[in-house]
Amino acid sequence: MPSTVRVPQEERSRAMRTRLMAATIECLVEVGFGGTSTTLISERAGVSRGAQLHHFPTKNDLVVAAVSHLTEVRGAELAAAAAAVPPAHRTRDVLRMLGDHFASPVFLAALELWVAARTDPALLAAVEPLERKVGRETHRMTVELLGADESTPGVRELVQATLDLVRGLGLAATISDDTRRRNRILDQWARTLDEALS
Amino acid sequence: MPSTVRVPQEERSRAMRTRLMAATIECLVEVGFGGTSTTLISERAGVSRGAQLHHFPTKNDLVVAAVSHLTEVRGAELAAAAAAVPPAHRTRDVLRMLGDHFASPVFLAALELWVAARTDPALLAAVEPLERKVGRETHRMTVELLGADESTPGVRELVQATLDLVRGLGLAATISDDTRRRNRILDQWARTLDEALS
DNA sequence: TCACAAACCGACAGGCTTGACTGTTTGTTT
DNA sequence: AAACAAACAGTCAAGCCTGTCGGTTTGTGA
Repeated sequence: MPSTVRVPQEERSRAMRTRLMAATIECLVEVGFGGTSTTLISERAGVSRGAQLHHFPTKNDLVVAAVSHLTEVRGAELAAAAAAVPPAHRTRDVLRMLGDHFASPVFLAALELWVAARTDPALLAAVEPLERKVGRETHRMTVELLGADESTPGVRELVQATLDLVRGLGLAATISDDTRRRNRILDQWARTLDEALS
Repeated sequence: MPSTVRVPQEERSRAMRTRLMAATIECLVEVGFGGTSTTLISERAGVSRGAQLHHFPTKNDLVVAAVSHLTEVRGAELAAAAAAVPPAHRTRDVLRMLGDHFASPVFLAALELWVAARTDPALLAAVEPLERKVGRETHRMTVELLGADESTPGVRELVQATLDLVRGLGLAATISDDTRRRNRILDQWARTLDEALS
């Protein structure tokens, strides 16, 4: 009487790994990199410590895997947000969308990893190339949404500046979340950007 | 034969505290908040563990003191850098000065505290008001250096955007220090800002 | 069906960190 | 000079974190 449901090993394994990576990111958001211990992760994921160590022998293995998982999530969320922007690609809407993304939980998790990576070579090696990739994609997406012409001198730099601006706003939002202030700044920058791009 | 130099208690105490706070900031820069242990700080400061615990009973006491110490250092460095900017207050020079500050060691230390404070209420309580104060001063200084007229609508927001931009650039510099990229972006921003402010 | 391998489990040891505690030196006050 | 208080020194215990290890269960291939 095999009333027990048979689940293939591969699928079980994949589900387990995903749960652990997701829990890792949740921990990063809620207790920061410093507070993210392996025991906390396993508790949060509902995974025994043994199973955890089976899939990710060291903490570094887990964190590195979480980095790449987070990269995928960030990419997906950005693409989804971009698709939700009205097709008339109004500058203001695009900037607000970017501003929202750079104040979201996924950004917070990325920020924790970013700062931790500065003084952790192994982590840096995992973070740097992926961050570069996300950066490029975000840039390309922004250019497209704004309908900017990168062959015009200075336009490329203005788009880069826009992305660094929202990064800075996101950082500021971590200690004092002032949404109104952020939107005022972004709206003004939208006006200035529109003038500069035309 | 009192050949030994007599040093007042108060001065000794002050020197000790300063050395500990300075060492704390150095540790933040070099090994990050996570790697900054009390033992490491006392070793680096050349202070015995007993003396350390005498002046700062808990780690939190020490870190909070270091926050306020760092705030003073940041203010002083900014003021000095501002004074070094040519009096013709050219926008480009001002922006480069800001960009340099937001890529300096003191910024890195502040960044570590900033991110740590997000998930540490006690630390946040110490960081938030001081950061607010530094932010206001920096804003005021920038307005003055740029010769901007804040009574004109939008100007205040553009100055804020400029400061958030350099913050974002500083954050980006922590994992991939690309000075040329930063300067290109800042130079373009200077041109755009000049147009918008006139 | 049987043997094997992968997945899973919980206990344990080693290392590190923090702060409490006792004792010693040095400056101050009367 | 003597008594007192502050500064300074080093040791110790408790707690947490990481990764190792032997043992168990579950799926897979012969």
